[in-house]
Amino acid sequence: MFYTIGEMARKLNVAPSTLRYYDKEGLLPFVERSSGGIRMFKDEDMEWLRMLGCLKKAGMPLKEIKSFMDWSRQGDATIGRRLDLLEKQRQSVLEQQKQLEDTLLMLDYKRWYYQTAQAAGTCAVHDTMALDQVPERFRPLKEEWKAEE
Amino acid sequence: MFYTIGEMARKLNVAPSTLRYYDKEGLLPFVERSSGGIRMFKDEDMEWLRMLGCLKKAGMPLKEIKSFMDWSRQGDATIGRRLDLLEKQRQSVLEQQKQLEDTLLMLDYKRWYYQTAQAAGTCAVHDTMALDQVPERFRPLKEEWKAEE
DNA sequence: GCTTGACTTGAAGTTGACTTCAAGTTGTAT
DNA sequence: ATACAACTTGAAGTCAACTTCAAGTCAAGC
Repeated sequence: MFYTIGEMARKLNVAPSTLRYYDKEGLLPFVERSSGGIRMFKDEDMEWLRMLGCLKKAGMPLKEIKSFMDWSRQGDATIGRRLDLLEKQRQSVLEQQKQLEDTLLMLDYKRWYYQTAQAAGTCAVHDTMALDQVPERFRPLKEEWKAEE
Repeated sequence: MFYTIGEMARKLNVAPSTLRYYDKEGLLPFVERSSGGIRMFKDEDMEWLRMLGCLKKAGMPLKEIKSFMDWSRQGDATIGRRLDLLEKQRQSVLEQQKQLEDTLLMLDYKRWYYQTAQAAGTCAVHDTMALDQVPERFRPLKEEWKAEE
């Protein structure tokens, strides 16, 4: 079963021009062509594209993804390098998760801040608020901020 | 206590030019100037900058951060809009967390794939491998892929 | 055979987020 | 008073990741 670039793009929820761009950059060495030069995507190409999407969403630059693709074509001798890249990216994902945790706490604090301000009708309530009126989970946050100043 | 742009940049681990760029874009409406025109950052500016950094790392575009800054200057009437933006960003963070979870599972699967390939000396081991040889946690992943094809 | 929509390419344009540069100013230390 | 590092600005340059455009080709239906 074959798909044109338009069909594949619809499946993946990206623009066809994006897939052409990836192809030009050497990220899709696996796509075959019809005798007339039209790209023919196969079902098994999906796994590569899925991985590509995953790595991209995890913030890996296209250049590094290309390295991975290049190494894959070069065969078993490059397995070690591929593993290294995956390991590096795993580390990056763990760091991003930690970062998002921090951001979520900050957002929740700010949401609490504005919810109470909204209830009071003004942000000024926070000027006169004692620390023990701040929900416990947000207190470490404020302490941390003080330490950095 | 005041800080120059260079001192503040060092504290935040960014280039001074970045802070100037943010200022030009209207993201730092709170910075004061000396009589000679030099930016003077205050300790309390840190909280804004910290929030800015957090929102940026959570993928919020500078334009939206600017909206938030604009609304903050406009006073209590905009509390609702600020809450909406925070809520939206919270949602975005939750989605990103889910995305990173998926990516991590994929990375772990691929790492397992290449680790076993490395042990065998070739990727070909996976051609002859039965599904029950794949660690349990990765099986849903392979099933999911089949469904999408 | 012809139309039509989807494909092809290379080149140029866009966007977001900075960075670099040139020319000039500020402020601290001697 | 002068030197000098660090600041100021506007303008231009850079980079990644696309998108758009123009001119042409392919292939499925009538």
